[in-house]
Amino acid sequence: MNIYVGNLPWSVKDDELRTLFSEFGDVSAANVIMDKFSGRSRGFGFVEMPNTDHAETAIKSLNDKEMGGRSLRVNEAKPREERPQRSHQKH
DNA sequence: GTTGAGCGTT
Repeated sequence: MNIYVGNLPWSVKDDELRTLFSEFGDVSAANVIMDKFSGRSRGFGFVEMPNTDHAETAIKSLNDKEMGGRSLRVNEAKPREERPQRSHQKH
């Protein structure tokens, strides 16, 4: 299950997200989206959990949770398959 | 030494 996590502090890392969600279940992947141009954290990320039940539990538990003085925004993420995935673009 | 609404790179 893909989970969208927003309103994160700039100090958050991928490993921190994984640790946060791993408390409620198994985390197969955790990614904090960072700006490709500056390399800084965008303040939001994505967490993938194989167990939907644990995922929803983590969402309901971590959603609106205070972190670094801010409330986290946690919800089911939209599929990334919407974008045209290209194997390797020829020059 | 920065910023603040949001859905991403395989």
